[in-house]
Amino acid sequence: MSKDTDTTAKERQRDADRSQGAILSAARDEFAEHGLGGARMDRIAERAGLNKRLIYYYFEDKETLFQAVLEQAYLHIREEERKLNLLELEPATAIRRLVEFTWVYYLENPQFLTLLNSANLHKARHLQESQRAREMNSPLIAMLGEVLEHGRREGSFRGGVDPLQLYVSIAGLSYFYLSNNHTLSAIFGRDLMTPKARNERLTHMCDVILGYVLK
Amino acid sequence: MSKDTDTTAKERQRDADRSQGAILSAARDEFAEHGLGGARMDRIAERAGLNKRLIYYYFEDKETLFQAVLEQAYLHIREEERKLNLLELEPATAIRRLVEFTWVYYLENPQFLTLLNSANLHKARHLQESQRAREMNSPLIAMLGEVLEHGRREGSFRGGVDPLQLYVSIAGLSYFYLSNNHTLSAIFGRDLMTPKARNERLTHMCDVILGYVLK
Amino acid sequence: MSKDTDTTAKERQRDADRSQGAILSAARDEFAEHGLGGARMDRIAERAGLNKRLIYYYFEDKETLFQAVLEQAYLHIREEERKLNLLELEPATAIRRLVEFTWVYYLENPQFLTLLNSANLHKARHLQESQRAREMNSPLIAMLGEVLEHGRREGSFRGGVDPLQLYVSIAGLSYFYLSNNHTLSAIFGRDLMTPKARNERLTHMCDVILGYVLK
Amino acid sequence: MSKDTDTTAKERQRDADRSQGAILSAARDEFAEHGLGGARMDRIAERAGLNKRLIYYYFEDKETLFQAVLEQAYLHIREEERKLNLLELEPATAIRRLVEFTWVYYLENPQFLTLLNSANLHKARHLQESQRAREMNSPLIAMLGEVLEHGRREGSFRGGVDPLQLYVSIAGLSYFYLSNNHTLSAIFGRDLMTPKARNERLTHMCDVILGYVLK
DNA sequence: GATGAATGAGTGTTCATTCAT
DNA sequence: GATGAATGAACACTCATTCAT
Repeated sequence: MSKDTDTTAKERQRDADRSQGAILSAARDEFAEHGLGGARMDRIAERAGLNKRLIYYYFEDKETLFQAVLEQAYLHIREEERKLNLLELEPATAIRRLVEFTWVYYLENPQFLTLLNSANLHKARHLQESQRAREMNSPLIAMLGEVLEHGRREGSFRGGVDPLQLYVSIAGLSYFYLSNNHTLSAIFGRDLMTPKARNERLTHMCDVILGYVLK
Repeated sequence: MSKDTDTTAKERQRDADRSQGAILSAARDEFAEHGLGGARMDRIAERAGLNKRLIYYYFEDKETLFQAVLEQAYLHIREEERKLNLLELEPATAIRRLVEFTWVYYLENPQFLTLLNSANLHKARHLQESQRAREMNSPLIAMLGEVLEHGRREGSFRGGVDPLQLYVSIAGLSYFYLSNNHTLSAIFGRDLMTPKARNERLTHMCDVILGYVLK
Repeated sequence: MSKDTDTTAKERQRDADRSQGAILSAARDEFAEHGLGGARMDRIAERAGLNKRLIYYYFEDKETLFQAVLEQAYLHIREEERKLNLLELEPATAIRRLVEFTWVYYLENPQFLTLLNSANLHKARHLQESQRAREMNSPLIAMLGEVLEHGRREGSFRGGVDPLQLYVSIAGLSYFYLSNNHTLSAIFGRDLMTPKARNERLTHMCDVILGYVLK
Repeated sequence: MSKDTDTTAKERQRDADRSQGAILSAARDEFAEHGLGGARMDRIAERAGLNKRLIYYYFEDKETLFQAVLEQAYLHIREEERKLNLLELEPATAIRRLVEFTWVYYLENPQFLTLLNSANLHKARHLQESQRAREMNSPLIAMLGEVLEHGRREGSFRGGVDPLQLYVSIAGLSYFYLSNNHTLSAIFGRDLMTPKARNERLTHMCDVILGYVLK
C-alpha cells in the first residue's frame, strides 16, 4: 500500500503542479489580452482546459490570481536579467547588451508589457501586497551601478549617472515604442514592426543611451 | 418671435453641449481610472451628475464613448503641441522645450497615460475606427524634422536623426517613468514623485536627449 | 386678423389630422410587425416621420394607441363588409362572394391578421375597453342570417345554420392559411403563396362552405 | 466507489433534466401569455422556481429558449397525432375523429395557439432555424391522404381532395374560434365558451368537414 | 484533485414617458 | 402644433463565485 499510494501522491502532486501551471499561463494570456477588468474567469478556465472551479481551488479569487500572474512575470524577467552577467563585459558592451536584452525581452514577451500596464492601472496594488515581488527587488540596479562605475573609472563613461534613471530610460525607450505601437501606427500611418523598422529602432536606442553614458 | 426662440434654441444647444461635455469628462476620468473593461457606465453618469440614459442619447454605447474620449484626448494634446512654436526657437532650446512640455503634459494630465494604455490594450482599434483621430496626424513630427534640420545646418546637431524615432524616445522617457511610477516605487522602494526626484528626472531626460542630438 | 387666423386654424387642424393619421398608420404597421410587446414607440415616431413626443400629445400612451389602431382596423373592415350588399345577390352567390371577400381582404391587409392576434393575446382587453369597437358590432351577422334564410326559403340551402358559426368558419378557413402560412411553409416545405396555390385555396374554401350550406 | 458515484451522477443528471424541464414549462406558459416580446426572463425564472442565470446556462438566450419551447410544443402535438391511428378507422369516422382531436387538443392546450401566433408573428424564423422542427414534418398529411383515398375507393368520399388543404381547414375551423374567442365575444356579446356553445361548435365543424368530403 | 449545477449582484442597454420651451 | 433634452424603471444578459458530490 505504501509504495503504491506514494506513487499516486507524487503523481497527484505532478498533476496539481501541471494544473496550476496551466491556469497561470492561461490567466497570464487572458489578463494580458483583456486587462484585469476585461479578463473572464470562464475564458481562463477554457484556455487552461480545466474546470473553472479549480481556479478557485488553487487561487483564492480573480485578484489573487492576477497577483500570482504578476509575481510569475517579474520572477521570469528577473531571472533572465540575472543571466546577463553584465559585470563580465566591457562597460560599453554591457550597456549595449542591456539595451538589446530589454528590447528583445519585450518583443518576445509582449504580455509582459500589458501586464505591467494593468498593474499600474491599479496603482501597483497587487505588487505592494506581494511580499515576493518586493523581495525580488532587482539586483540589476546594483549591477548597472557597478558597470557605470567601471566605465567612469576606466575613463570612458561620464560620471554622476543614476543607475535607476538610466534603467528607467533604457526600459522606456523600448517600452513606449512597443506598447504604443498600435496607436503610433494608426496615427502616423507607418508600420513600426517590420524587421527593418525594428532594426532601426534598436540602433537608435543604442545611439541614444551610449551617446549619453559615453564621455 | 425670432429673437426669443433663437435665444432659447441657443440655450438648449448650450445645455446639450454642456451635458455632452460633462459626460466626456466623467468618462475620461472613469476610463483612465479603471480601463475600458473596468469602467462602469453607472459611475460615469454619477460623475457627470446626469442620468445614465443620457449617455446613450448622445453616445451609442460604451465603445463609442471610449472612442470619443480618446479623440478628445488626442485633440487636446495636439492643440497644446501646436502652441509650442518650436520653429521660432533656437534648435537646442526647441528640443529642450519639447522634452519639458512632454514631461509636464504627462504630469498634469495623468489620465492621458492610462487612456493611451487602454487604447493600446485594445490594439488601437478605437483609433483606427476614428477618422478624426487619424486626421489629427500630428504636425509635430514635421515640425521636429525642421528643427533637426535647422540644427544640422547650423552645425550644432548631428545628422541622420529620424524625427519619429526621436519623438518616440522623448515621449518614452517621460511615459515609462510616470506610467510605471507605482510599480517602480513598489519594487525599488523609492518615491519617484517628490519634487526633487521629478527635477532629477527632467534633468536626466534633457541630458539624454540633448546628448544624443548635439554633435 | 379674423380671416387670417381662421385660415391658419383650419390649416392647423388639417396638419393635426394628417399627423394623427400618420401616427396611426405607422403604429398599425409597427404593431402588426412586432406585436404590442415588441412594438417600439421610437420606431413608430420614426415611421411616422414625427417627433415621439407628438404621439403622447395625441394618444395617451402605448396601450391607448394600440386601442386606437384596433378600432381603426375594425372600422375599416366593417366598412368594406358593408359595401358587399350581400342581400342584393342570389344566396349562393352571396356566400361565395363573402368567402372571396374575406380571403382577399386578409390577403391585402396582412396587418389585420397580426393585429387580431395581438388583440387576442391580450384577451381582447383593448376591445372591451373600447365602446366604439363594441358599437361597431358587425351588421354582417344579421346580413348573413338573412342570406341564409333566403336560401332556405328558396329551397337551395339547408336549414338550421347559425350565421355566427358560418361567419367564424369562413373567416377561419382564410385566416389559418394566411396567418400560419410561414409555419406551414416551414414544416411542409411547400410554398403556399404562389398564385396557383392561392387559387387552389380559394376554390377549396368555396367548395367547403358551399358544400355545407347547399342542400 | 463506482456504484455510488454512478448513482449520484445519474441523480445530478436527473436534477439537470428536471431544471431544464421546469424552465421549458415556465417559458412555454410565459411566452403563451405574453408573446415573445412581452415575455420576461425574470418571470420565467420565477415560474420555474429557479435562478434566472440558470436559464442562460441551459439555453443561450431568449430567442433560443423560444425556439426550444416551440420545438417541444410541436413535438407534443405530433406525438398525440401519431396516436390517433386514423387508418384503423372507417374513413368517415377517421375524419370526424381528427376534427374532434384538433378541437380538443386546442381546447386543452390553449398555449399552443398563442405560441403558434407568436411563431407566425416572427415569420416562423424560429422554426426555420430549427432542424428538429422541420424534421418532425407531420406524417399526418400522409395519413390523411390515405384516409381520403380509402373513402374514395370505398365510394363514400368525393375525389380530388388535397389532404393539406383539408388539414388546414380542419385546423382553421377550431383555431379561429378559439384563438379569437375573446375578440368575437367582445364584439358579438355572446359567450362562446359555455359547454353548450362548445358542443354546437364541434357539431358545426363536423357538419362542415364531413359535408365536404362525403359524396 | 476535479467537476457540473446553481446563484446574487451587477452590467450595458432599452423603454415608455415627461419636462421645458 | 411641435420638438430636443432628460429620466426612472426595467430589461436581457453576464460575472465572479459557491454548493454538492
